[in-house]
Amino acid sequence: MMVESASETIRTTPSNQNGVSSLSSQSDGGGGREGGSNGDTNGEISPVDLLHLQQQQALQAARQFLLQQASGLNSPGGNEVKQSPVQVPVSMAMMSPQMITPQQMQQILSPPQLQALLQQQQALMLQQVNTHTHTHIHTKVGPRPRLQLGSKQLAFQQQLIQMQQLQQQHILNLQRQGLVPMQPTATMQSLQQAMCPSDLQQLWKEVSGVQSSEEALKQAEGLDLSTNSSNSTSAFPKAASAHISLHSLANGQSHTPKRDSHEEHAGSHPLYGHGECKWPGCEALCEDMGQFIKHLNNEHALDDRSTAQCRVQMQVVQQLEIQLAKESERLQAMMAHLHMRPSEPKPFNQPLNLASSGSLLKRDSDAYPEGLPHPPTSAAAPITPLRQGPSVISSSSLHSHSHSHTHGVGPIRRRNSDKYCTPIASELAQNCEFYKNADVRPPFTYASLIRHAILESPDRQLTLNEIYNWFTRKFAYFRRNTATWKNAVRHNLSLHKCFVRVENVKGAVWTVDEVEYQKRRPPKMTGSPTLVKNMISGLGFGSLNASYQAALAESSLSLLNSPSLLTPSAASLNMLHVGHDDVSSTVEQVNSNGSCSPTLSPQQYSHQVHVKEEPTELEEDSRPVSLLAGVTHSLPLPSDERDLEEDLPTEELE
DNA sequence: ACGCCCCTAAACAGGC
DNA sequence: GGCCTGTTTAGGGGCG
Repeated sequence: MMVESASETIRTTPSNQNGVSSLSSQSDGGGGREGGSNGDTNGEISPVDLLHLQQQQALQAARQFLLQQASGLNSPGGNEVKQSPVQVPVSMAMMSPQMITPQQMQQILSPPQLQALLQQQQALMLQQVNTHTHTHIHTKVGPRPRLQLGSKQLAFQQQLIQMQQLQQQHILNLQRQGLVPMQPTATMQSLQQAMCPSDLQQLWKEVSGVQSSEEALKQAEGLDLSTNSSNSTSAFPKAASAHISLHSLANGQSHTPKRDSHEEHAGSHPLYGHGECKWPGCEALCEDMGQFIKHLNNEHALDDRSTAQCRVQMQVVQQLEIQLAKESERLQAMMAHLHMRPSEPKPFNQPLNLASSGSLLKRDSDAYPEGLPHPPTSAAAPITPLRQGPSVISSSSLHSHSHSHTHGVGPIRRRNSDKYCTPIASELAQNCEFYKNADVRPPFTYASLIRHAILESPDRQLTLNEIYNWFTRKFAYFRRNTATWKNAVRHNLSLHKCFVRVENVKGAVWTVDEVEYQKRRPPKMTGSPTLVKNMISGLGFGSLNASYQAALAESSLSLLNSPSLLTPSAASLNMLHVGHDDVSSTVEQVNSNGSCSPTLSPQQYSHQVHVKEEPTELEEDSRPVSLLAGVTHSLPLPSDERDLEEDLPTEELE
């Protein structure tokens, strides 16, 4: 890609207003250049990268922190549990006030560790600005001999701060784009996201590994969450999802109990599995239950250490619950924002897909046959890139990444639209808001978008400028790189026979010759594999999504992985639509429904100039209605569309 | 390998 | 001359 891009870039010398934009917009121009992507979209690093970075850094920080503490525990001499409190200074400093108080820390040995970890990060987010903090921290909390780590910590803190700043920027960008409707909490959460249960697990493990003293080991490793029972699985599933079901959380129940009971039922001890002791930090091998019990009584008797470890575990659970609650809240907000029903978490299931995009694809396509309007929510699940075709919003900002694709990167994906033309209507209807706010490249070809714009207009005719306005109005994505996409629009208008230029009083207007449009290619849209593929690739998000998904999943959705979440219901709904992709029909519908275009009466307008297309349209209108109707109605955005034309001039355009 | 699509970039021309 | 609108050409990638 790089090579190509290079050449491309060279040749492209946008005289446009925004050289950058041009680059960014497409793969080719900007192609390889990150610059391009940054330029507009989000500027800087791709969300995915950011997330990864974040996570990694957070993890690192956490590790260091734990290690530090661990070492502290050990060094002091075996059992000095009390020390822990002291050791948390750094974290403390960074922690928000409400967090753990020094006294608490003293009481509880390990909990502080965990909290410190989590909070440290949170605090960082909030206080990134204060580079000084750490200094305070040291002095403030200080009794502990963390001098040894001093420099290291500082370094890592700075790193964290940097990373957080980046993250915040990113978040801001997302918010701007409407991707992250979430409020302020987002930031905080993001940090938390960085630390998913699995991470914690790892942390513990690592720490334990490092620690020389047995105690340390036990302590660290623990968190039953870390149970390695299923290492292969990705992080989330295991730790969090496995034991903590969202449901339980929702209900306020603590997951732990459940799990225990479950295991017991199995006939084994909750702390015993796979031949080893699952006590946090302890991996002692026990041939059988008897031996285990013995071990349990000997090694994990009621003493300070065990008590402390137990507290740590409690903290872990608490943290997870808190995080879960936050994530749930966020999910609700996201769904609400995307017009989904709050109660249905399903869409997100996909997140899991990260791993297997292929499966996703299938799923999506099946679930939502092409143009079906399905919730942009899916977007929520950036995960579902594939299906995305149209409906998914997914990676809004991501598109920036799209550059990775070849030239066309993200552009609207070609065929989808055509083949699925209809999909456009429904898709747009459904995700209107999404596209308006998210900087996501719509998965449709310029031709299909233009056509849609024209058909959507009251008179089914638009001037070039009106078309431009429609684009900018409807898609945040087209608020940049104006030179590029406008050129493309003009190019399409001229090139395709389906677009007819009509001289009007106003000047020239463009209309659609539906017959010609239909001629272009046989509409067979059902979601054939290839189509799906195209969509994906075409979206340009393909890659993006994948990564983005992954990132997202890792960061925030980790908890959602729980199987329970995966519900096919959404899919089923969409299924209904399958088959109807009818291209034009959708459009019509949309219009009639007013979901997108308030134009209630398409007929009203008189085709003054030309009257070619009518026939097809009628058909279209009539049939799909049933299916779409339901969907469309649900969509909330009827009004905006309306105003668009006149309301929005070119303001948005540069 | 070919042809078709789609996309982007650009050069040009005409009109205001 | 600058901008907008249209037209056309060129080249690249994806896909069947």
